[in-house]
Amino acid sequence: MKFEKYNHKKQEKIISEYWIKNKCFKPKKSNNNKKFSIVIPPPNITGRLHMGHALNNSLQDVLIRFKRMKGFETLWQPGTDHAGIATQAIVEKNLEKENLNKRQLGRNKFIKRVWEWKDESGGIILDQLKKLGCSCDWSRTRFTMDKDLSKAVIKVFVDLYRNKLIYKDKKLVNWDTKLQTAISDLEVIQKDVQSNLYYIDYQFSDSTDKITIATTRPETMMGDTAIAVNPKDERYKSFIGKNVLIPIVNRTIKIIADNYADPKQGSGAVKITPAHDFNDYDVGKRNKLEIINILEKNGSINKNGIKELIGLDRFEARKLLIKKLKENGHLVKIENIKNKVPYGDRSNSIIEPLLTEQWFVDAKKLAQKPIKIVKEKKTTFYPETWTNTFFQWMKNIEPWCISRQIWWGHRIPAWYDSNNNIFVAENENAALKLAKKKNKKINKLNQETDVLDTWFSSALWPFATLGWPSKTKELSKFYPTSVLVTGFDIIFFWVARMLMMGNFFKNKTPFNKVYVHALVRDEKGQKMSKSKGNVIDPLELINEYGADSLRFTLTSMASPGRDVKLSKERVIGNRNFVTKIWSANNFLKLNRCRYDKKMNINSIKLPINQWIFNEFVLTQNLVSKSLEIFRFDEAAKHIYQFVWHSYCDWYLEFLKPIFNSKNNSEVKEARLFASFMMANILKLLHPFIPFFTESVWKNNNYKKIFKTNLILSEWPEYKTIAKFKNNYSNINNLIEFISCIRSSKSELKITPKLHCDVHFLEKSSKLDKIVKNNLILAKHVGRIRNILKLKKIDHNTIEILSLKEKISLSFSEDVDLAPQKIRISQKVKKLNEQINVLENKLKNKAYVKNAPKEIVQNDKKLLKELTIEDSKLRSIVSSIN
RNA sequence: GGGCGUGUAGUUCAGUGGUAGAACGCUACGUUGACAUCGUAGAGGUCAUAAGUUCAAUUCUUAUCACGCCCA
Repeated sequence: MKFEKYNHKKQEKIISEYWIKNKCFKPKKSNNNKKFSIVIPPPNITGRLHMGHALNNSLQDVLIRFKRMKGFETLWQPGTDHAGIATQAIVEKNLEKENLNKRQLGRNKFIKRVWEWKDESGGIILDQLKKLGCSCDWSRTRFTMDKDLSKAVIKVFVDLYRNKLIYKDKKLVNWDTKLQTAISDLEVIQKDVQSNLYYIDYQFSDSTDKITIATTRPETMMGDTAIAVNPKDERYKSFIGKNVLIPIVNRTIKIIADNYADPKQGSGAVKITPAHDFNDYDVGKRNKLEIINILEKNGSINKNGIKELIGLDRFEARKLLIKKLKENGHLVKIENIKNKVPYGDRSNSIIEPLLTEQWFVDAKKLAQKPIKIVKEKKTTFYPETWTNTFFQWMKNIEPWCISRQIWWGHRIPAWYDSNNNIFVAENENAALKLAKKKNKKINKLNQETDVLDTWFSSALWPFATLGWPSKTKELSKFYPTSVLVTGFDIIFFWVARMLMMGNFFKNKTPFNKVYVHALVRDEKGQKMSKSKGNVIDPLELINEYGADSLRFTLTSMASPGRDVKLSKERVIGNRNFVTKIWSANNFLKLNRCRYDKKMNINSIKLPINQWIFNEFVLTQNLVSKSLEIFRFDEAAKHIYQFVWHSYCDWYLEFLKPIFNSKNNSEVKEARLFASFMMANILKLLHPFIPFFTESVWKNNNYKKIFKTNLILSEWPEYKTIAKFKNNYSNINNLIEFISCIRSSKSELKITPKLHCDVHFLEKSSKLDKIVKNNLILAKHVGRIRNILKLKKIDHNTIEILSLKEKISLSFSEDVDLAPQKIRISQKVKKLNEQINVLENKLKNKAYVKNAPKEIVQNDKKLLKELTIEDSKLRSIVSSIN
């Protein structure tokens, strides 16, 4: 009989629709009042599913499905992020194709265009998550620019402002000249590059002496307002307080003493440009230096620069300036060095520190509670080591620049009167009220044009998506969320900020646990990137091998603290696993195994049924335990091991002789129980490979007895049964006995097909009993012809040890015993090495005295056993001639 | 420079103060009625190096080397 192959494409579609139609992803009230919730890390609306998403969401879905089956009222809250800069960039690009730009359109029309784009293609990634099998409550899908979420954002802003935790300030910020907006320090990437270090002479105004400084950014000379030397630097002591002339620029500045100048760096003298360097800015503040900004917002030189360079881009200006310095003999030398240069993570252009007015969050204050919470383990990181990373950042946190000079995003709820007085309020009317308190004549205000950093709204995700600031049922039920599953790359961007906002506004930590997973890399351990061309598209893999294969691969490789090195071969391997279960299920069908009436497990009699049940309970416990502590890899490993090796390799093989027997009650029990076990296998596997398992569940009509589909079925929590213990160990021994016969045959180069006679040589053989009690199993699976009552001595009979008992195997074909003799002799040699080690160990008085008694006892017992084994093997060797 | 992490079979990785494990790959044999997307058997390891603690170290400590990440 030939069976159809499992068609993942067809089944995934059917099952997907089935779940949605039956509203399986919605929270269902539990009788035990236990709740479990996760908020999805909202993917950007500009995003397309990549391997990182696939891993991240597979893990979440495993947890959600696991807890749902365990009877928790479960919510997986989905949604997307508006991704300010990224989305704006895409829409601007689209405008370019129409020869338009956003300024021509104006703010309102432009934003309308963004919404149009969002409605069209902003949901693609959610559809892709559905293909992966994610069981989010899609009816609750939220978007960070939704009206409700905007309400939350405004309330948060206003409240923080009133608490003086948000303020406006003129500060040096990271300025992206390409996007023409400020960005936060987290969005700046320090890149290693080769640079020129220019040594430049500055001449004293009152003498011919010179002082040499070194810089990688010579154009900033135009904004120099001092030269700093270290007060302890003997070389320069006499220069402090003197004036020098900036070459070419011809402006006079003072030499000042400041510890910032490092005598060991370069020449030991350093030029100070407070408007264009963060360190210099601090030096400037300390020494009350003038601040001269030389850059326009697009990175060109402004009117503070020298005439010839005004309007030129800073890099053009640099070239020209160097040329001039060279011509005038001010340039001492150029050194090629490696240094770090700041780049914008979105624009990939060089970031300039620029003095501007921006809005800031007092992150230092907001960080205090989260630090405490994590210290008190009210939020715990898995793996724990991320706690360190978290603290390190939180304790050295800088003010968070939240204003962006773009249009797409939450517009800052601040209004200005004509004198630039600020009124922060929920809306314009409220702001106007505030203004009128100050000055009755005011009747018009202008709203702040800046929008908020995207991460500002993401920080509210765990409570804003549940309805906050309204007091919703969901909020009281599912906040704090149970666990956050995320990649380590956004611990600072997102996790830390959610902890700040959640603890401030809800006075409760937003999640009890944070599971931090690693990156997905290619098989060589390289980061996947388009430019390297090593990107594996999850959707391609899903299409080719099925979502289940991909999910099982990703979860089984998610070891803590290690990157996932993904290769196609792995996915193929796990596709084979799915196929294996498929064909095992076909075997059940073929043998008319149907779970069509409820089992009373206590009453099962067949030793192999008792055995597989015990094995299952052990596996079920290990899988549950592993999932509770986020050991997805261990959980997957245990179930793989059980399904393939216990259930398929041994149990199904043992079933065959039973199905061929005429013992009706045994056949009946076997059929029922085999199918019952399959149902439980499907349950254990469901969180990992949901489509396949639900499809087989449906196909096997398990619904009839379990009264439910698989996704909402009960997680197996069986207990071991004491009276099965004996048969459990017997079958384990039987398995070892059969393996031993197989190995012996293989070593003797006897074809496995050939049956043999067995005789038990020990007087009161334990094995003898076990084999006789399970005779048809042993005979069929072990390929045994007869159990001989009498000892046989001929040249086709060999003696071996199985479970430390001497037995003999007799064949009907000629057997070459010589290799056997060599093999056993080698075994004896190894055995004696081991015996030696043990003997020496036990001779050591310190060991016997200090080691725990059980260990010493164990060693003594082992030594005894090995000695017996040794003598038995020796007698076998001597009998071969 | 500061911090964190990793180094175990050919590869990817589990693991443990007291006999070193899995998956994949590899080798040999095999198509017997679930499965060749398979079965059976097997080979393969100074647990990076060195010192220390200990009766005992792959495991704990320290140093070194190599690699990776984060922060300056």
